[in-house]
Amino acid sequence: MAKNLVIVESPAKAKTIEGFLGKDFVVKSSFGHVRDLNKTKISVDVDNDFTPEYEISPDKKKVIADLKKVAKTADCVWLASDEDREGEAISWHLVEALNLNKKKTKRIVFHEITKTAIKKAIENPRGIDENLVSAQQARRVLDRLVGYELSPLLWKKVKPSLSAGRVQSVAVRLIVEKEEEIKNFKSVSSFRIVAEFKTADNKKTLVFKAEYPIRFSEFTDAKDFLENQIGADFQVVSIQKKPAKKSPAPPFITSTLQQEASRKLGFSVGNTMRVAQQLYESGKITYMRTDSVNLSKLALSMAKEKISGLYGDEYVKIRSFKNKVKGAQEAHEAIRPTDLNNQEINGTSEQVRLYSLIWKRTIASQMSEAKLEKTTVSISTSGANDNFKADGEVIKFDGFLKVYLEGTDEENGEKQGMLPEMNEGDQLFLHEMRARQRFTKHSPRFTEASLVKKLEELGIGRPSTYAPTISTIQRREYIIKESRPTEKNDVKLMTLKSGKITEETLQDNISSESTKLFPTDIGILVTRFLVKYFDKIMDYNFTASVEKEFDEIADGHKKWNQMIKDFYGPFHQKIVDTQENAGKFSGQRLLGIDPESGKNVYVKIGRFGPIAQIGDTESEEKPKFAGLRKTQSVETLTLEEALRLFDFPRALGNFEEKEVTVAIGRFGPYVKHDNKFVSIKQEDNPATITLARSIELIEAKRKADLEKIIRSYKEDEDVQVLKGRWGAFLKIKKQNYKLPKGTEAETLTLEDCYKIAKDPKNASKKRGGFKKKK
DNA sequence: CAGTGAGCGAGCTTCCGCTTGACTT
Repeated sequence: MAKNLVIVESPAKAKTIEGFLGKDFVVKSSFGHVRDLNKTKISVDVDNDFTPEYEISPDKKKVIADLKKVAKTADCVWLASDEDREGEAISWHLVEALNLNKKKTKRIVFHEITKTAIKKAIENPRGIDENLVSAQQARRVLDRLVGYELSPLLWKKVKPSLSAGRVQSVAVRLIVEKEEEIKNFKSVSSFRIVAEFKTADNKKTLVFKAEYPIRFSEFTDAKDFLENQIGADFQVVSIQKKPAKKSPAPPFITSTLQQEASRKLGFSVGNTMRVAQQLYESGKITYMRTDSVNLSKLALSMAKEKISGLYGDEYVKIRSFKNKVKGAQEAHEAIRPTDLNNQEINGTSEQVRLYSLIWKRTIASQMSEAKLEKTTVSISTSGANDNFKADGEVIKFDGFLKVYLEGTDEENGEKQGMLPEMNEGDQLFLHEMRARQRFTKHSPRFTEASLVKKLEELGIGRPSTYAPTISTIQRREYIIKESRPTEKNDVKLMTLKSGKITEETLQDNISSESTKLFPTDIGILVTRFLVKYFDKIMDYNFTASVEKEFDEIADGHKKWNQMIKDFYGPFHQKIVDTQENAGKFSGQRLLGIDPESGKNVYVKIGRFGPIAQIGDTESEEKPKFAGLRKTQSVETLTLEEALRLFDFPRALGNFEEKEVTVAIGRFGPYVKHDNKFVSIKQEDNPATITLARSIELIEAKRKADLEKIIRSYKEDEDVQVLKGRWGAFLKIKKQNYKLPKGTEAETLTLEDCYKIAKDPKNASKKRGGFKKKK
């Protein structure tokens, strides 16, 4: 049996380290946290110093059992979890969960996975930092109290199953407020004058652009200006040249990797992390959840060698970057290739592309800055008082630009190009001049990656939680990721060419159609509720201020349960007050009067989502309800739209002595007959569809269904073997079953079917977010 | 896109942060 047991957080790390330490050491992984508060209850004793009640996490029972076995026989257990708040807590929980003898337990930390770093760590063990553990405990307890007291309040006051928390609720707030900002944005237009000049009056010379410094808000002013330019003289007044520098961006951390993979590869945040995990597990990159931009000495010397080998010594510039991230804990290195000699790797196309991005960014970060020359040329016109300006940029030395340039989130950046050789006093020739209307644009909506960037700036969330947080708020349907068509403006354009002005109207088409984050009705409502009653927690600085207190606890200047007590007192009081005094928060809006019944028409969020309502809830006669369409919103629904929702279901008449109705469901408009549903085709309008057309659809559907049947049985008509998208499957009543491998669908007997249905392994899972309640 | 098409009431829902698999579809 091994004399020494080393425990790290990640199994991939364990494997690497074991190679460094020799046969007296066995290295195991805890797979992250091993104990936590019980999920089913609050698990914090608020009347007793907020004592947390921990248990071994259900999915870690096996891990703990395994570690216990090895620890028992080891002379010494080395706790090597990460050197940050959570890592320290993991070590402490391991002591508790494994019942470790303190005399035989040592705490070690290292920032680089190299043999020397680890040997050095082993030579310098320490004890567990109790203060740091307390700080983590405060963090954990605070998050539990906030999450588990706010969420049930939402169930009561807004809608069941909702959730709230220190991180997710603020993330949703960002999206909600961005949308409000956009709604209130007033676009103004102005005319921008751009001229294209040539240095000589012949076709070969380079055409370059220059802009007039004044923009005209009125069309007529712009037109006057252009008219004055007909036949004007243009002359170079001055040429200014200025050297400039550009420096490379720091190596990747989790958030910047997510942003660049989104901008350059179109990856979602979740996808980036999944692929990065694969690269990490196969040993190709360092750990992908990090907030440190630091590179190890080993990496730096590898980079130096690689850069001078590929591009020459003048391209090398070794740098160390400073961390800008608020509350960074820097337990790891930056994200980089483990071996910079591997410029490319084999793997899936996603892996290849993400790796290449990481390689380039790492290499570029250690390369010299680019040297540029910026040129500004002033051009006078005899047709106006101000001078046109042309900006050019020439790269004198490319430096890191040879490899990598960081992307931006701006939607239309204009590239500056080359300018031809010119001298002061030169006459210029007008090729063309345009006055183009421009509309100011609202700031862009968040993408997943730009939301992460914002959260990081606010110090909210951690590298390991960015991706999960974003998927949580989408799963809860607080926000939705989609591309919506942007409204287009008609843009006026005047062109002066060859002494003549022409006018035209174009469609403004610069808006990007990429997927963005939008708030849902529920997201908006929950945010309003929380901002109204819990402004402190919804404050963008809340996390930053509690982080400060966590730091004080870590420094030993504050007791963790005192901090929690100070927070919890007023917080809990607010929960109780709101519980008792606040009414139901439905976002109800009165839209007007139903002309048919004279009753009030409302729109609000009901127990099952957004609904329209005719009649008052308090009145004797029950109100009528109708759910909103997917594309409609509580915020914007009009009276007419609400009334139209009550047009369905509409009876069309009878077919085969049974009623045919048309309605609109979750999957769009449908015709219902004899308990069977038939989707209406795109070209059919549910408001005007006729009985005859409906019968056509019903019969077409019957025919299609018949063709799907592989086998059916007279003895039990509920049982069918059907042809599906992924091959044959079995259907009994409403439940589907998959057929075991190798089953001959064509020859199945009824008994075979029953047997298949009995095996729970074959039951198909219900998909979709909708749960049936009966 | 295999099929699906809630609705007055039983019980359940929920946080953040650390780490991977186990399910297939």
